[in-house]
Amino acid sequence: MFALADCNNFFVSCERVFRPDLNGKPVIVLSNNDGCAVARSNEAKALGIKMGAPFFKIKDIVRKNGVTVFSGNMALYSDMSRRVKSVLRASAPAMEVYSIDEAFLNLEGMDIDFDRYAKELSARCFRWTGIPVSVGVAPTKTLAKIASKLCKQYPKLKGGCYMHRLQDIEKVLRKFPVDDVWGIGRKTFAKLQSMNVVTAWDYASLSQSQVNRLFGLPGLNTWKELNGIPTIEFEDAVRSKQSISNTRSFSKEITDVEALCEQVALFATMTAEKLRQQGSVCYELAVFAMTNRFKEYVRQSISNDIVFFRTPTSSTSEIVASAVKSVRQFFRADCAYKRAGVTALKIVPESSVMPMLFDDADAREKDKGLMKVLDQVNAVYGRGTIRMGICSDKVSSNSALRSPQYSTLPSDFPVVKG
DNA sequence: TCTGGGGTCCTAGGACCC
DNA sequence: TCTGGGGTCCTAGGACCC
Repeated sequence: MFALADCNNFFVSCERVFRPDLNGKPVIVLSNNDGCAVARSNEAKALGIKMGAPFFKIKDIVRKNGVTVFSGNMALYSDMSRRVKSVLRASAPAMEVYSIDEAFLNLEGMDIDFDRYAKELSARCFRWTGIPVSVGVAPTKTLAKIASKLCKQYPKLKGGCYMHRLQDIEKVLRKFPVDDVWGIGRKTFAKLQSMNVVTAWDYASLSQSQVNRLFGLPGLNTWKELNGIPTIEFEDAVRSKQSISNTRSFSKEITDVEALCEQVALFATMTAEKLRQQGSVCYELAVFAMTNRFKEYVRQSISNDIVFFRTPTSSTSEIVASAVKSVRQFFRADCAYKRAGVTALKIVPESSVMPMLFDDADAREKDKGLMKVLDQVNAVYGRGTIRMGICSDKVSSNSALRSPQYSTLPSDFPVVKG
């Protein structure tokens, strides 16, 4: 058996932990640069605010209904996620972190009342972290996902749903929209609609060969999982990232090459830090900057460059220098840049790297020591305390509606008055 | 005025080999 | 008129996820 624990309206729930006055009221959290609604309370969903809706398009609804709006506060959400995960980890033999607000649990070998287990786990998460969590238990990951969605739909399930008997699964799948199934996206759904496949049960009832022919291996895996055959691996260990990106939209378009370099240097810095965090180095760095794609009557441009390192690196100084060099090369004075970013590719473990014959090993060792100190200082005194001279101290993004870093920044800690 | 960010896997087709 | 057969590796683009 697998469990899927999924935090309800996660970013909104994080805000509500420190703002209980917002319970029962419409709340949304915006994406970077206050662009889109990426989390909505049930009340906000009921007002018709869609996932990913551009903020400027829903301002009327927001104003008329007194919706509380937050800029994204990833420091808070990451910390709350860590807390929920620690409760989950202690409640099962193995956990696979799937996203910031979801984790699978492997319940293999446990001989217990799973329905009670699911409900108790949900209650424990809420009691210990303040975050409402939906726990679905089923024989495959895909079915566990469906079970957890049922919890959100039916409050009487009290946050936990165990689904295993064939007749129960059939009953659920017959009512479950196929486009809500994990792995069925927009394109596949369009095809399915033309075939009159509407529910998860319809999909599970197609012939295996037809599914294989039309939807390939991913579609076949989903089909098997719906039919109770586990095909999606449970991954206990945390895998290193194969690519690491840092990209942002800017609050105002950038037309000055120095200003763009400062921003890209910051993205490069964040990328290098993430590489070192997972003990990796990269052979390639992709850098891009682009104009505002929504402005139809403006000159559009996407500038790209890829840098190759002969000896793979995670050094901030080396990665920043390369990224800035790329920007200076492709920068066009006749373009207004709205978005830019940096991606590390061809990532390998640092321990696997063979030294190059003509590489300056001494300089490399020295730089490694420098990075270690830099990481230690920034860990204690905050990101960006020590940084490259060219690197901006903050992203040029809108975030005026951001809540305090209640749980990670001492000066923002809530104060209990006696 | 205003439209997010960060990932993974699969597949078809090209390049290349003998 | 007519041009083999079998294999590997790499990559870009598509589809999907949260």
